[in-house]
Amino acid sequence: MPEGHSVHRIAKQFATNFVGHTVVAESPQGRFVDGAAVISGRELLEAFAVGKQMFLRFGEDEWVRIHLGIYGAWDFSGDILVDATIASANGRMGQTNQRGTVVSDRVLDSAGENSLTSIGAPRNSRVRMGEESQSGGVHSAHFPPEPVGQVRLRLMTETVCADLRGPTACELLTSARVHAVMDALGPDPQHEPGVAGRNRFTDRLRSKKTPVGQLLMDQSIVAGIGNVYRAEMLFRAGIDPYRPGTLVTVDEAHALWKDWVKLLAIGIETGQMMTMDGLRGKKWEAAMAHRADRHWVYKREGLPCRKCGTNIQLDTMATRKLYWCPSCQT
DNA sequence: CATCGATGTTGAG
DNA sequence: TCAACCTCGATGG
Repeated sequence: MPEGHSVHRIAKQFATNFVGHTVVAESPQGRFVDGAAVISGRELLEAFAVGKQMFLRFGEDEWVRIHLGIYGAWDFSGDILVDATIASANGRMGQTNQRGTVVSDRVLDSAGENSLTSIGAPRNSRVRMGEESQSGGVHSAHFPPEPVGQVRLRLMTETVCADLRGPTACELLTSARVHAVMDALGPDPQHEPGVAGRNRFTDRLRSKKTPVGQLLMDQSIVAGIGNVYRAEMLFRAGIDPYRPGTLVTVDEAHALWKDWVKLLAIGIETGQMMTMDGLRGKKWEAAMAHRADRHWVYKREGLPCRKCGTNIQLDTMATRKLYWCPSCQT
């Protein structure tokens, strides 16, 4: 479901609401009972994301690694404090919602009208409400709420509850194994800022004959890019997705990295994969409100290219859908 | 209301 | 190469 920006946003929510607090952990579903028992009652010391993975540190050797996969999600409920850096997009920073309001990361990443300020504003259609709140309004009867569905992991402080469902990975790891996982990942600009990440990306990308369209999706080349950002970045760069990595120039690789730095930052701040960031005024508003207006090529197969009018092409590349413009991308 | 497909990865064959 | 994971918004009847 998420690309890197979503996971960074979730990690920030944990940093704001859980780090420094004693956390009660449970596995209502039963598939993470042992892991939950180890961390329950301990203080969360650190929360951060690398690419699409989130790491929660409860001790020197007690970490939880979470990967949401294609349909995993976190639901937050209770007195959620919105991280200032991800609430800044519309100027209502640090707003606290009402106890009992349930907010999903799917909601946090959805259409424009559902940005982070929608927390505590249940009239926004996609704020997911707990069953108890169907009586209407933001005050719900119970905290924490009854777990809904298959909740793999529930983390709670005195005031905030986070439910994890449908993850690809949720496991307890030693420090050594955490570092092994992180070492296998390519650079993430948010985790490894500066030219070190750029150079590591450039070296890895240009060392492989694999089509660059596949390489951008390869988490060992660069961490956090998924199918949407892949397609959009290659269009923005004017690069044919089928071109071998070895034939991408150093300048092109540097430009791709620079673009990823920019798009990731926008994604983290706004919660949306806005890849037409040059827009101003009404066009920006329209793009923020409607996904169809937000991308150059993604999910636009058969439609005229926004730059040249050529029909956007849809192929399958390594099992994933690849959208691109055969005229603009060479 | 049933069905489909998805911003992803792993592991079996 | 492809099924499994096992959720939920979008879509169509």
